[in-house]
Amino acid sequence: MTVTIKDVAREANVSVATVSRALNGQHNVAEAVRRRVQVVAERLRYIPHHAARSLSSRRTRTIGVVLPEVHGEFFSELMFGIDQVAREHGLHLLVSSYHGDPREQGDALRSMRGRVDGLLVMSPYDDVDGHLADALAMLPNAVLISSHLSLPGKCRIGIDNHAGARAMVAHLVALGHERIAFVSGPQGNHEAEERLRGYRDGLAELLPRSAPWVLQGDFHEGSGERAVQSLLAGPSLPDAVFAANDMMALGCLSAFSAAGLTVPVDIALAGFDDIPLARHVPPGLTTMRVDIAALGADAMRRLLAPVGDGQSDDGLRQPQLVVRASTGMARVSPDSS
Amino acid sequence: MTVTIKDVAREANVSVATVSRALNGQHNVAEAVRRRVQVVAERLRYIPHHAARSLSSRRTRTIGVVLPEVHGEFFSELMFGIDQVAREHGLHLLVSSYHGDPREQGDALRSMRGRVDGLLVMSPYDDVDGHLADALAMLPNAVLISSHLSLPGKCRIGIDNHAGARAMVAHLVALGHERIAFVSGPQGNHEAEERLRGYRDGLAELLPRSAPWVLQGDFHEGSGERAVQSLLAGPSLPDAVFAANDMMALGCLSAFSAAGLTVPVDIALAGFDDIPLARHVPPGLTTMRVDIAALGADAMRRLLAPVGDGQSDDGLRQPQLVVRASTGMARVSPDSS
DNA sequence: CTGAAAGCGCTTACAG
DNA sequence: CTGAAAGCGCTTACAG
Repeated sequence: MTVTIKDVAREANVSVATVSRALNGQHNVAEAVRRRVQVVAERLRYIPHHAARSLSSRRTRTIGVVLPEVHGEFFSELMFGIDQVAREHGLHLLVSSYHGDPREQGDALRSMRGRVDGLLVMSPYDDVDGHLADALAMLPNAVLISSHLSLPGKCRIGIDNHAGARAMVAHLVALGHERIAFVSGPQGNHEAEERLRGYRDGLAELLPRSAPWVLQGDFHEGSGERAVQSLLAGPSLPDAVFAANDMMALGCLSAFSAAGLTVPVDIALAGFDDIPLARHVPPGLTTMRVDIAALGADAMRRLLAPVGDGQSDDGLRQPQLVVRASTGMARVSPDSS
Repeated sequence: MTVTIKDVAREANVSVATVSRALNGQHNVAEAVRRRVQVVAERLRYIPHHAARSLSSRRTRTIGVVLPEVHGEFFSELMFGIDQVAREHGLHLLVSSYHGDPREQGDALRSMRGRVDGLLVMSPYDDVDGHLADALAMLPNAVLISSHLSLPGKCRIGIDNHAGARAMVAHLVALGHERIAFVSGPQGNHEAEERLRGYRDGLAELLPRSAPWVLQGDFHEGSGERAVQSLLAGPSLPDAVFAANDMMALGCLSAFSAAGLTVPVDIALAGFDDIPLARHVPPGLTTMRVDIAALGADAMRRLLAPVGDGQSDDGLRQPQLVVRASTGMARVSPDSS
């Protein structure tokens, strides 16, 4: 039914070895023969069978991408950056998400065996039972994104969440806010915990008299809405709400709006990540820019870089403060002499 | 280096055939033997080599997904729906985007040969040179999403964009708007053209004295912003802006806000798709709900359904009007006797 | 219930 | 420059 390399060889009066060499651009083929083979292959609409090729060549030209989930703008941006570099190199992407479940993550990783030449793994969760380390040990080269773990021989790439959260607190304090509530990310998520730690440290340093005010969230929009609803049900509102990511900040915004509160007039709001919508949603969300697409692209380039090329440089990327209208203007105008 | 089925066979004192059968859950294996094999496989951390398996079994347990792009909430939602069904069936996803370029689309499809058991192809663009039809002819079963083409033996699934756009015009007219501008999607995109046609037809029918007012867009946020900027530069504003998708509507919203105009007080705004953010962005975007995730999930289920099971039922899904605050209240209150 | 063997469709030393 | 042959790691009739 489907045409194989044998059919091409027969039609072109050469051996299958020659067909393989001709089509793969090897140099030890007479140009006339190569042309003939190409013409025949074209006419027969021959497409090499991938599994056969990768079984014998031990290469798949595919990179596996294992993510906590595929939902939302953050992952969309990350995939975008990864995809860019992949297509520059003619590589395919095998995508798998594990829904925050460590066991599923292990399965996802294991099932990549023999399917990929390399792996990009985003794993912000604690590797409590060592599933991740185990699975990774027997897989080809991998780059870890936003991971807690440092695995021997594996390169890691991430962002400085602690410094970022601290910088945002500093920004809010500089605007004169004193009661700053924080909507956290999910527990056990290393990025979420670093952001929380940055918030606490920033507060302790800059507003030592102000106690931390933390509302539990989970990085999804809905938890931002619920956090605001619980604030509205309380005795008083904070001056500012700092959400541990933009998705939750959007949820907060929506809940404020539903309650008739205007950001930033009635309350200031800040997020983290700078997803594309942060700039598009009125009034414009102040946030810490991570450049998610660049993070994905860099991870991919790292994976493709020759081994030994400064592999496990663990340098964290510094997020940048992006001030938009949602944090408003200074409440207490500073001495501007 | 890596452990293969031979190693397991040797350690377990059985043939490779028996290992294969034991691990694949075939019934013709003594339970004691199966257990022994499983224990050895576990101890050796054996993982079957995918390429080898799929070469001999002619199955890959992988579904190829070919999309115009991977960027943005629409695709994120679509992938989410597809991923759900894929994991229910233990299938992997090989994702490829072609950036709206028909030639790249052909390449993407071709390179799926021998890698996938089935294909989900979203192809809203015209297949001018037949690349799509060609490539699809030699591939395993496929489901086309939102495609113009009806290919023999291929199932198609899509939404009724014409009816949806018409319904939105009807909604805007019912609210008393008379000058309704439309921000279109990219040319050559079948979905965009159907929505435009729905707008024109709705207008011709319901507001016969009102000429169409079309601004060219491309389905991205930026083109929504630019459309509004060009409106602001013109002599007068419409009563309402209907963007051919939500992303552009968000761009419009942002541009209105930047210009100091409030939606819906100063101008009404509507989109199409109902991406998750449509409900979360203040003031809440009126839109046509497509249920994108369900579209992806259904396409996947269709692909997995037994052949002949009503395969090329071309029934279009009807989008639902979702009224939120962005279209505001009726300008001219109707006779409410 | 189990094993020996053929075969899946390629690539790649090895000869020539 | 070209071909015959081995081999990649599995699965699956075919015998027994």
